[in-house]
Amino acid sequence: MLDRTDKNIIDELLKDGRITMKKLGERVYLTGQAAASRVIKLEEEGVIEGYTINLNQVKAGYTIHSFINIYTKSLEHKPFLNFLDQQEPYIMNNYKISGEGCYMLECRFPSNFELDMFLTELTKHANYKLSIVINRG
Amino acid sequence: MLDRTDKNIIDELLKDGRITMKKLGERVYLTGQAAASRVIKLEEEGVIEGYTINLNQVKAGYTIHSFINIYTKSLEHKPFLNFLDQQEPYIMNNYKISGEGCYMLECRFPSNFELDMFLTELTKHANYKLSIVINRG
DNA sequence: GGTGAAAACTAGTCGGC
DNA sequence: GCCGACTAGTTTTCACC
Repeated sequence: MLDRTDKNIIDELLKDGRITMKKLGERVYLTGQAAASRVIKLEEEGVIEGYTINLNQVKAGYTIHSFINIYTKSLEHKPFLNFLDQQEPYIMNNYKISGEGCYMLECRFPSNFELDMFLTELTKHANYKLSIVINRG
Repeated sequence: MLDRTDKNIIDELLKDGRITMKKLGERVYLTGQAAASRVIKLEEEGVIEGYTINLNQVKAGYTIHSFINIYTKSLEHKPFLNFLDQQEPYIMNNYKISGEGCYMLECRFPSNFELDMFLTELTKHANYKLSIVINRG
């Protein structure tokens, strides 16, 4: 299991995923090597799934950031999931959920045009509820 | 504005936020120094807001990953937002939205107990629709 | 806005504890 | 599971184009 130090490492990496192992070590009172070997362990265990950036979608040219609750029409989900695979750059995350629908998408679109195209295709597979992000809360 | 190379850099960093500037340069046909200076520019412009890890919430001890659509009861949102500030580690993201409610929370909880506590308090400020993540879609 | 070369720093590997 | 020391590799800075 994860001890206190592992949790501190995770918190530091959440705040700065590009921190050097040396500095990370200082923050959690270890040497760089010890910190690095714990990070490798966390990666191998799958606790850390990868490293990425926090992107400002609007400044990156994706004007529309939205969440879409999906209510699939058919019991066969594969055509829907295949459709999503084709929409690669627009789909930031897709979660299978229990609650409001069966899937929840986090999407980004350069403009209403691409959103419209996407929704038109989506309607063939599922009903949906669309929530457009205005700002951080 | 962002040119083709900037967009490639962003895509590479989204896939691997810890890639070395040297490798990043190779991927986008630049030297490490040129890649690094473009990255610094993107950071300064606010396109890249920061670096972080993709955390497996369940393996990190947060069993419950959920999205909550918020329908505030009062026109005065500050008490609600103050309440959220107190719930720090549980709130991963909060977006002001147009669509299903006025806010959309992404939350994580160690167990149903903490979720229950949270919802009990939340009810004082807002109605909600809860969607619990089962898996990636 | 880009390069090449040198200096400063970091990561990875090792034996030892 | 962690440390100190070594080596290889990377980042940073600079003059130059």
